[in-house]
Amino acid sequence: MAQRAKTIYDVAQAAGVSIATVSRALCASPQVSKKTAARVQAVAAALGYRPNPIARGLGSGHSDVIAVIVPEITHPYYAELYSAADAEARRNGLTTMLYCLAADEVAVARFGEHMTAYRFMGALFVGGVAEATDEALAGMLTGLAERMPVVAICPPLPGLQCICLYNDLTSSTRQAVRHLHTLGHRRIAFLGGTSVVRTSGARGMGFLEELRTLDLPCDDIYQHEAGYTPEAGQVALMKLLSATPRAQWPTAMVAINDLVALGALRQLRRMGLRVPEDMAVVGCDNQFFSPYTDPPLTTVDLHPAEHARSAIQELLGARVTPVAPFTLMREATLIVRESCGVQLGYRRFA
Amino acid sequence: MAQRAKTIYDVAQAAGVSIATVSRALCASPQVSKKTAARVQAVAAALGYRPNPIARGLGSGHSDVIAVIVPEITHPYYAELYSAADAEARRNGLTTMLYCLAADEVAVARFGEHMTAYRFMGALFVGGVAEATDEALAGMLTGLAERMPVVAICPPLPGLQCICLYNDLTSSTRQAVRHLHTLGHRRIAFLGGTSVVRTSGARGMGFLEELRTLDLPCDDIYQHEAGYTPEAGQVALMKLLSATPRAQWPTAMVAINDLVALGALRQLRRMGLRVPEDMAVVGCDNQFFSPYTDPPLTTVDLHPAEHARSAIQELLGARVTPVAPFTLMREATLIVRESCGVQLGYRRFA
DNA sequence: TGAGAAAATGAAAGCGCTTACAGTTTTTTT
DNA sequence: AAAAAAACTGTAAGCGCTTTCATTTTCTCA
Repeated sequence: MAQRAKTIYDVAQAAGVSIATVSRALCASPQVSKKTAARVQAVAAALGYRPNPIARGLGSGHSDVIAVIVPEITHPYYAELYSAADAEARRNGLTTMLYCLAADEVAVARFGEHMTAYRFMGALFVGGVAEATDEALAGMLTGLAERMPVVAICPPLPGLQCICLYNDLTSSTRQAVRHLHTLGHRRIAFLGGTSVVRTSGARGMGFLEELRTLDLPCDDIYQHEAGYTPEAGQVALMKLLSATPRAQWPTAMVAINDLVALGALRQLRRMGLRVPEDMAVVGCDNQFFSPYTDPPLTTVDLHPAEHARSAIQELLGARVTPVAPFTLMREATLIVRESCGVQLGYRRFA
Repeated sequence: MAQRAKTIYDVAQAAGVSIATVSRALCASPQVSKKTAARVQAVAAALGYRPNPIARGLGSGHSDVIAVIVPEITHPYYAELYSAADAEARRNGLTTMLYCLAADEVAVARFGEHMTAYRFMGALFVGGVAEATDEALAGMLTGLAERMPVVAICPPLPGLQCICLYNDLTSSTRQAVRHLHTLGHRRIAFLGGTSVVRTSGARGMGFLEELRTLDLPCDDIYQHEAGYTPEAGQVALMKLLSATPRAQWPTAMVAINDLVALGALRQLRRMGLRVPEDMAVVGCDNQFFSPYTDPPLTTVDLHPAEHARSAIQELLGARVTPVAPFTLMREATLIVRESCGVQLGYRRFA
């Protein structure tokens, strides 16, 4: 069995000073002479002493860990975001702790306990998918923000009192629709997520708005269903096409995310339809597999990693001066690939 | 500002008992009378008291958190594994803490600190991709195992002193090759990961072995390269085909994982080759996107979620009786989809 | 060179909890 | 009903560190 880990007492004894001095020496406190500091550090190193961050937090009341809260980590978007946040935190000497709250209430309760116990130096909340009501969410975040600096990467919530980084999701689908319109499409469908009417269904809203702006038909030709998975995409597409007389089929569709688009692509293939010739498809999120679908998927990049980095930087800044809440919108970028074809003289690659 | 969180002292005072009694009441200790226990619990609930797990760990010397160590979370395989482990842990009243160690040494160092500080009740180590040498890995794990129960989900390492759950990766590629052979393929290529020779390159080994067993040609026709990404797959395939005279092209290929297979599928399409008619493709890992590639990818399922659940259960068991190290191999399952075609009278779906 | 200021150090009180150990009630036994 | 046993509760010592405050040492300048 490995022997008990060295404590500050071991170092103090070995160096012939008090534990207070050791503590100061190791925290680069200005209250200790250069000479002793150096000696203590040497002794600590020699002993292989590693300060215990838990005890440190208990004692000082604050730690260097940032809580990162996402709905679930199996979703590539959140994984990418978390990973970027963790990397940026590490680059700045901080640690990250992951919480996946979509799982169930137990997970949420657990986070509640940790929230007060772990003395987080800040929290990064990542939302986006509609979980809980907007009000409940805003309330929870505001509560969190009373205890520590908080940055939220999610659509701005009314009454939200913390830094909020977001993408105009309305604009992301709007861009997609506009692009399709430019290419000559007039009947465009929407595939995805819960109700289009809710505030959080921004992607659906943007879709509708742009349809109206461009004076395109916006009957029930678009199919809305719950879920953000390939399965959902597949089912939705099937329903959409079987419910519509062939003559009125859309010539293009915008999916709420790349996962749904992936399912749709598959189903289109099953039904013998060609993409983009028979149906143009645009996704959203620019996930790792999007360049490799067949054909490669036109999509919208929300730059999650950049959001993550900004968030960590803000939290870092909040350590010195309290953060004044603000809202920053990052422009989404349309990534044109082959799934939506091109306007004139389009020819499939190879 | 939210007021200070309630402590055990607040509860003690409100209930008119000592903090020791509160502690016992809240830990369902048999040393407290039913009556006081109930009263204390009521008071605690009324006050909205939440025990501080950190302090609890400091005091008792152990916590209910399991450290889960993976190389990186953006890889869908690890995300799925972690997610399953977390869910199972939660179902059993435990918490999970994620460490991604492939990032850099800072991350490793951080884990080292936490390892002694957080009083983990156990650790779940997930390896698989070759990082560090086998010896270093075995050493680290054995060290870990001296401090807490450890379950490793990775190929069995020589000298490893902990529970080890794994898949016979040799067999996974072997199954793939055998299947392709059954379908009539004779020239089969391998696309993937670092050197085939290393122990950890089990997938490559299995591939080679089966080739020999079946008396199939195993020249340098298989291309080995570093990396497990779609990009790598794309590049590898390109190299493979351009380096080989068309007459000797393989008719089938086994990719080291689904990501690589995804890249290969794309490149095949680019080159105008049909799958599976011109080239059968088999992947490995059965990831979420595999049923949605075009054509759907034949692959091998390693049942990561089941591994994760077993691991948590073992750790749970280790809490009562120390775990005797053992090794458990879980059979990988070949998932046949359309990317490898069928033997006779094959016709593409729809 | 000595008084006062500045710098360095140490003692000790937390941080919020668990857990021997000791002390106090009950309960059981005879 | 008194003594012994059992059940409960409280006291206090940690767990490993930070930090305030008091104390000691060193430095500064007359």
